[in-house]
Amino acid sequence: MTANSSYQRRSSANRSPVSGRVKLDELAAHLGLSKSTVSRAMNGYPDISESTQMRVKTAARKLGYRPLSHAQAIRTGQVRAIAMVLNSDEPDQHNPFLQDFLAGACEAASSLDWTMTISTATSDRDTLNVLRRLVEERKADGFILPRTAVKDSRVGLLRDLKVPHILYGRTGYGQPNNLEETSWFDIAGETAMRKAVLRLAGFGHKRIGFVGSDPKFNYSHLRRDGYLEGLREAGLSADPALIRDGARTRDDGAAQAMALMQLDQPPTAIVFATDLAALGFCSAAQDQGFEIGRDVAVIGYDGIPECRYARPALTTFAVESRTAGQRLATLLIRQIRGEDPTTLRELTEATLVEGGSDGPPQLSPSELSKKIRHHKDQNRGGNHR
Amino acid sequence: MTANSSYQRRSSANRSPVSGRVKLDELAAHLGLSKSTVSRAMNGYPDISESTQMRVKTAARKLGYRPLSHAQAIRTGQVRAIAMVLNSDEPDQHNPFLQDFLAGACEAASSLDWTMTISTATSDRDTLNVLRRLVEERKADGFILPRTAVKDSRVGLLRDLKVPHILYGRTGYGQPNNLEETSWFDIAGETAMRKAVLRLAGFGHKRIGFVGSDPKFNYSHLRRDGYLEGLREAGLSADPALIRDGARTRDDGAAQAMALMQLDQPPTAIVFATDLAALGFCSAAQDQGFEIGRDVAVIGYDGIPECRYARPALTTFAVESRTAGQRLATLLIRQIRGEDPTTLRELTEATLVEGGSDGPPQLSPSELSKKIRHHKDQNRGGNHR
DNA sequence: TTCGTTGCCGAAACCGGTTTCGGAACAAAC
DNA sequence: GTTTGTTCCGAAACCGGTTTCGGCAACGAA
Repeated sequence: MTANSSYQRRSSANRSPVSGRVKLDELAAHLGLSKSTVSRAMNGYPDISESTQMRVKTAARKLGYRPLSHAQAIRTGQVRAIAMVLNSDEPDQHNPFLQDFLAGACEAASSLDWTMTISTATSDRDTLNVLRRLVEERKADGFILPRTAVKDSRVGLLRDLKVPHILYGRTGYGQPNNLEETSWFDIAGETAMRKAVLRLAGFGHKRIGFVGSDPKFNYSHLRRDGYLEGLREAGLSADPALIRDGARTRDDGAAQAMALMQLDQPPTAIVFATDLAALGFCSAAQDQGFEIGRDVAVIGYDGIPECRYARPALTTFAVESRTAGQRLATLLIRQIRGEDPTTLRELTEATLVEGGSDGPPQLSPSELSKKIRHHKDQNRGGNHR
Repeated sequence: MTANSSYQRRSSANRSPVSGRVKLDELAAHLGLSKSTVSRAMNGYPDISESTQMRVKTAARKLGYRPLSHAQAIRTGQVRAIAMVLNSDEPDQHNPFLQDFLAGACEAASSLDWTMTISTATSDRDTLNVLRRLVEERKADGFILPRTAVKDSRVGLLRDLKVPHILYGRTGYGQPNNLEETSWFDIAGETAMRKAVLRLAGFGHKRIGFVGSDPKFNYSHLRRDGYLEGLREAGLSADPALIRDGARTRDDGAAQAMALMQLDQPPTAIVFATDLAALGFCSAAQDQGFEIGRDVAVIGYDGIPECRYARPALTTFAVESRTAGQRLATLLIRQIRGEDPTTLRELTEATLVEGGSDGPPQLSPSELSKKIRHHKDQNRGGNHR
C-alpha cells in the first residue's frame, strides 16, 4: 500500500526507447568485425593492427558512434566524471568566481569527453559525508577541492580512500610534509602581496598595514608572509601593530582596517588579503571622510568585478578563475589516468589591475593621525552610549 | 605508435579494486534470497510480499547497500541525473545567483538521491550542441533551462527529442500556445514592477521612467508590462518617452537612464528591470551631481548583493535563487518520474528590500530639468567632439 | 479429487560495453 | 617438414544491476 509507490511511478514513465544511437554491436556488424575487436580498437589496444584501428575509428566517427560512459563504467569502474563539493554556508566569498571557474573546468572536462558534477554541503562536516557518499556510489572518479584549509580533513579522507583529488590552493602551512603526496593548483598570492608592498613602497609609503583573512584558510598565511617579505625587500621594518587578521567579510575588513587607522601612527597604505575586506574598508573610510587613494592607499586581492565599479576603482591583483578551473580539471584527469600526483602541481600568478585606490602618500602618519582625530571630534557629538 | 597512447595510459591506472561496497549479490546471499527478488523488493514491485520487502529493505539499510546508478542505468536507461548548461559568454548577469541557485538544486537532487551535472557552452548555438551531446550520451535524464528567451530554441530541441526539461522563466511572450506543453518555474517580475510603480506613486511621483532589459529575454517584456500595469492602477498615463529598453549591462543602464534625465520633462523616479542597470545609473548619476533618492528615486530588481553595499543602498525586489534551484530540481525530477509537465508549474514573487535609493520627490520635473541643465553647463567646458 | 487461480519467488536473459583466453594464419628457425 | 613464435582477431565471460518468464505451493471452486 505504501511500499510500492515507487513502482507505480516507474510504470508510468515510458519514454521513447527508439533512440537513433549507434551501438557497439551495430558498428561491429557494419564493419564485419566482432564486438570485442571493435572495442579494443577504439581503446587503442596494441593487439589490434594499425590498419584495423584506423578503419574502426573512422567508421565510428562517420556513424557518430559514442560509447555510453555508464555502460563502460560498469566494467571499468570509471565513470569519466569529476566532481566538486561546494560548501553552501560560506559567506559570499568565492561567489563571483564560480561561474568563470565552472566554465573553465567544464570546458576542460568536455574537451576530454568527461563530465563535471557538483554537489553542495552545508558544513565542513557535511562535506566529508557528501564526499564519502559520492565515492561510495562511484559518482565521480576524482575531486576538485576548493578553498583549502591549513588543516584540511578532505585531503585525509580522500587519501585514505585512495581516490584521486586535486586542491585549489595549497595546504599544510607550517608542516610541508603534509603536502607531499597531493597535487594542487594555486595562484601565488604571496607574490602578489609582496609586489603590492613594493609598489606602495615605491610610491614612498613607509608605514604599510596589512589586513589578512581567516587563518583557517591556507592562503591567509601565505599572503601575510608575502606582505612581510615585501617589507623586507623594501627595507621597511615590520610593525606588529600594523598587522590584523581574520577579516572574512566586508564588515570585518572595515573594522580591522579602521582599527589600524586609530593608531597613533596610522598606516598611510593598507594591503588587504581580499577585495571584499578592502571594499568594506573603502566604504567605511569614505563615510568617515577619508579620501581613498590620497589619505590612505588601498590595494586588494582577487579581482572581483566590484573593484572596477567602486570609486575610486580598487587597485587589486586579479585571479583568472576560468584558467584555474581549466587547469584543475585537466590536471585531475591526468592524475586519474595514472600520472604521478606529485608531478601535477602548478603555481601561477595574479595580475595587477591598477585602480585609483593607491598612489603616493599625501600626508605623514602624524599628519594623518591629526586629521583622523579632528574628524572624530567633529563627527561625534556625544553619542557615547 | 600514436594510436595506442590511450592504452598505455590506461594500463598504469591500477587503483584499489578492494572496495568494501556491498553488492546486490551479497545482499541476496545474506538474506537467502535470489538476486532478482531482492532487486524487485528494493524497487517496490507488487509481486514481492509485503513482509519480504520489509525484510530486504531493512537489511539493505543495515548493510549500507546502495545500488550503483550507472549499473542501473544500463538496463533502465535512466542515470538519475539532471543537468544544466550554462552559457559562459553571457555578461556578468546571473553570476551572483549561481552559487545559491546550485545549492538549492543540488540539495533537492541529493535528497532524492539524484546527481546534478553541469556543462557550459560558449554561445546559444553551442548550447544546442552541448544539449544534443548530453542527450546522446545519456548523461542526464532531464534539463533545467536557465535564462529563457522569448523564442527559445532549446525548448524545441528537447521537445523533439522527447527529453524532460523545465524552464527557469517563462517563454513565448506574445504567443501563449508555445508554452502549452512545458513546465516552468518563475518569479513574477511583472508583479514586482507593478508594486515598484505603486510604491513610487504612493510617494507622490508623477513621472516614472522605466529602463528595461534585453528584449531577447522573456522576462524583459513581462517586467515592462508590469510597469505599465502599475501606471494604470496608479492612474498615471504612460509616456512612451519615459520607456527605454535593452539595458543588459551597467553601462547600458547608465546610458539609457541618463538619456531619460536629459528630457525636457525628466522622470523623478526610474524603475529598472535589473539591479545591474540601476547600479550603473546610480554611479553615473552621482558622478553628475545627482543625489540618488532625493533628486531621482531608483528601484531595481534581482536583489544582487551589491545593492546592500551601494550608497545609498538600492531599493530592490530580491529573488530567492536558492529556492528557485530547489523547486526547479524537484519539479524536473517529478516530471522525469512521469508526472504531466503541464501540471508542473510554479510562480512565486520577489520580496521588496527597502534601501535609501527611493523616496518622495523633492523637485518637480521642471525644477529637476533646470537643475540638470545647470549642472551640464557647469561641468562641460567645451568638450563637444 | 481435479482444475483453475492467485501469490510469491527463482532461473536466466538482458542492457552495452570491456577483458580474458585461445586459436588461426603466417613467417622464421631448426 | 616440423617446430616455434608472432600477429591479429573472435568467442565467451564478465561487470552489477533489471526484467521477463515460468514454476511451485496454497487455496477456492467445481
